[in-house]
Amino acid sequence: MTTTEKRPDRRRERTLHLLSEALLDLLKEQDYANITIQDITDKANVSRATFYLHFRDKDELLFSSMKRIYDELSKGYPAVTRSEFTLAAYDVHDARDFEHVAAHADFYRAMLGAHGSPQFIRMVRAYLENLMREDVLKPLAPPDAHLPLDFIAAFMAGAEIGVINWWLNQGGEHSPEQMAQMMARMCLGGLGWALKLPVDPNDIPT
Amino acid sequence: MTTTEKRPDRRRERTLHLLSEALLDLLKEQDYANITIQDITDKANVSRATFYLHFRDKDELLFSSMKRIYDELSKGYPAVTRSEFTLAAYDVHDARDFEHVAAHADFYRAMLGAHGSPQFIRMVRAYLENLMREDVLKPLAPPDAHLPLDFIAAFMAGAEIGVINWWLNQGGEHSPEQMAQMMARMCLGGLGWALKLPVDPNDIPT
Amino acid sequence: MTTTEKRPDRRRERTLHLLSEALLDLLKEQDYANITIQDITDKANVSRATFYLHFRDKDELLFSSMKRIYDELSKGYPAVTRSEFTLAAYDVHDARDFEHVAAHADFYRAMLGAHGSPQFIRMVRAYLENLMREDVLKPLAPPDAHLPLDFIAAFMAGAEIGVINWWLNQGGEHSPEQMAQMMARMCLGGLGWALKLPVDPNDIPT
Amino acid sequence: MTTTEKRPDRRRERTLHLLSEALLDLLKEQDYANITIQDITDKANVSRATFYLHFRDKDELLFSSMKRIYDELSKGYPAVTRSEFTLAAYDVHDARDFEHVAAHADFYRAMLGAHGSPQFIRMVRAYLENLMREDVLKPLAPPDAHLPLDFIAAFMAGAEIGVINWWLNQGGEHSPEQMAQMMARMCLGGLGWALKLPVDPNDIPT
DNA sequence: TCCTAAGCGAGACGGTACGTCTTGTCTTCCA
DNA sequence: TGGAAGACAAGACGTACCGTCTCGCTTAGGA
Repeated sequence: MTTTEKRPDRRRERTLHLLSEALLDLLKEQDYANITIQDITDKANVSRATFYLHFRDKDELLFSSMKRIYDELSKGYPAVTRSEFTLAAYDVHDARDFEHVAAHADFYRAMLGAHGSPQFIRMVRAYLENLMREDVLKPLAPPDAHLPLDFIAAFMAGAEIGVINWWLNQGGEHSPEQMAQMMARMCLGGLGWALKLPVDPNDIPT
Repeated sequence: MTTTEKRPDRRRERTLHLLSEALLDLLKEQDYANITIQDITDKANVSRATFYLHFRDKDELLFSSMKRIYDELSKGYPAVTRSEFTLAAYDVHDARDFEHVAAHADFYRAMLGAHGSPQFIRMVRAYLENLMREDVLKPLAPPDAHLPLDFIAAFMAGAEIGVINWWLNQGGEHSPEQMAQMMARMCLGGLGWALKLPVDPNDIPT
Repeated sequence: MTTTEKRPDRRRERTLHLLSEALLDLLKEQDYANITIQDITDKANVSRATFYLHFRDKDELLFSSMKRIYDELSKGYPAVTRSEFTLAAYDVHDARDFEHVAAHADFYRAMLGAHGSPQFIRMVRAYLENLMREDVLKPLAPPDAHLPLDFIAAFMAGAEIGVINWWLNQGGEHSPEQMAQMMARMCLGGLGWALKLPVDPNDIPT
Repeated sequence: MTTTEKRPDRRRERTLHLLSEALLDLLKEQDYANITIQDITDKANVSRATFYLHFRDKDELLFSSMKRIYDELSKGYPAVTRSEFTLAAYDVHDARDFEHVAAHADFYRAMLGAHGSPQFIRMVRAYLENLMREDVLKPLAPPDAHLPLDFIAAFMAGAEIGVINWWLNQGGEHSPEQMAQMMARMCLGGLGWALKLPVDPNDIPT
């Protein structure tokens, strides 16, 4: 077993990385829609032709750039069990998401805003729906849930995006943990009912 | 004193109307982002220069086109009172929204999709948030609500958009009424708690 | 009868003229093949897009630029008759061509040289062949000429181009008149024989 | 002292040959100007980098490819003497050129056509002029020729190119021998006069 | 037989020009 | 005066070649 399975071509990796960084950098300063490919390649010190060597368009670079972040983010979500369905558990899970958003606030503000990318919104939505469906709903749901799991996932993903949007365009008075808690409390009732979960009465806060 | 204070100039009105119609027509066929101003003026049998005589850009025409629709939609929402906060009432309100979406399914699919308009999404979001805040939350909320009304509005608006999105890209198995009911059931618990509403125990469906 | 048959659109004419001039100017400085469309539009103070509004490519501009010059040049060739076929007459005709070339020496040197345009050479060749065939050979030739008229035209056009080429890349020791005379003397014999013309014995110089 | 001064490296020779062949092959199908270096290396099954290892550009490959052909062609022209200046002798010489062109008709059509190479035309012209000057004019010309030898060479070379051009773009009704004869008859008079040659009266055909 | 320098394949890269597409502004003329 | 027609500047787009380069593999020919 040799270590030389593939040669990764350092130059290529370097270029991809430079482009990725350039895009993310630019997003801190301006809206996604207004960024030209020339802007990106200028910032990355790369020829425009080189860009097209690796990506079909801006979106493809964006998605490629996001992929690793998301892989890393979603990795490490421990599965939940029905018995664990408590506010406390929910809080922990969701706080991770909000922390991620907070860490890339400029980026998300640019992408979700009025000059952002509908493609990106779609992607985030799909990501969140999938996460919810696979990691939360499927493990928890009884066979005879009150609502279609896809519906619930869409509801939750939408709500989360809505809430993130609000959070980003607001002073930043709330911590990720607070946001997660607020989310959890808004969801708990509906989720519990839809999935026929035995909601701990103590869990309903006063 | 003559009656001719303004002359409305029929030609002008006619042109505006033609452009409006052309855009809405085109949206049934293709994504918003891919529609050019030339497309619109071609369809409207109008010179491109004329377009710029009336609108700064595509978005301005879009918003102008949407305005009347939304005015008509939002008009007629009767206010709600705390005592009325029941699933039944909720269902009725929301069903109107879903019916509206169903009536313009092509349009919404185009606008909210991967090649839609972020501006439009933002507008819809703002519209829904405002509706929720002004017509539902403010009348219902006690002074010491558990959560900020803006947060709740963002949550609800986001969830609704998420759900609409799912609904549009899915066979259409559910009627507007069903959608409204499903929404209501997902929201009821959280909303009741947040606003400290005396949720009728009979209202919690089994 | 009104004067307003068409409106020529002064702007358009002006732009075409600017582009034409720019190209001819640039040809004095550099080879045709090395001139980019950007070079032309820069020199003409015109947007590159405007260029493509009027011409498909560089060649089309070139030909359009040349057309008027050639129209003017070929106009005014009086027809020749068999009885007039003398060196003197030939000299006069051809001297006009050489004068034209001398007047645009830079241009022709650039176009016919190693970095010139094969398309252009072809055009000049076709022009000369046509001129020879229509204005000289057809009027003069008997029905039973010794050689195909097209062959003779090709021979003459080629010889003229060859001679011009030599002339342009040589000190310029010869006047247009001298060139025309030298050409005439090289051609007279063959032409006379091919067309069965009664060559005046006095016309054969010593 | 060994005989191994250089090692020829068969691989190198093979590559050069492949490239040469590829170019000539391609020229049978399309115009020179439209052939890219990638086309050539693809056809030769050679990497593009390898091309640049051996040639600066397309023209260099072309000229290198042509060289052997021309060496072989020009070799074997026996010198002519004044007494030999007859149509018969002329015919023989020139027929060789026309046969060569006929053997490579596709090639010459591509190179001399509207999308050919001006460089190549220049080369052919220079080749023909030189041939004429050195092998025909210098041996034959008296010290007091009526016209400059360079002029005559340019005239003859141009005429030949013109005639070849016509021949290539015409049905191919004439054999190389016929072409040579027609050329000879067009040239004989002028050449004889210019060089003060005693043209055999019997030689003037009827 | 080994070894070593070359030829070579693969392909990333910078660079330049291309021709196309929109956008928004403008001018001219017509109804 | 509103609109039609369309020229124009501006500038991004995606494509096509070019010539250079780096990295390894392979292979011929000298040791």
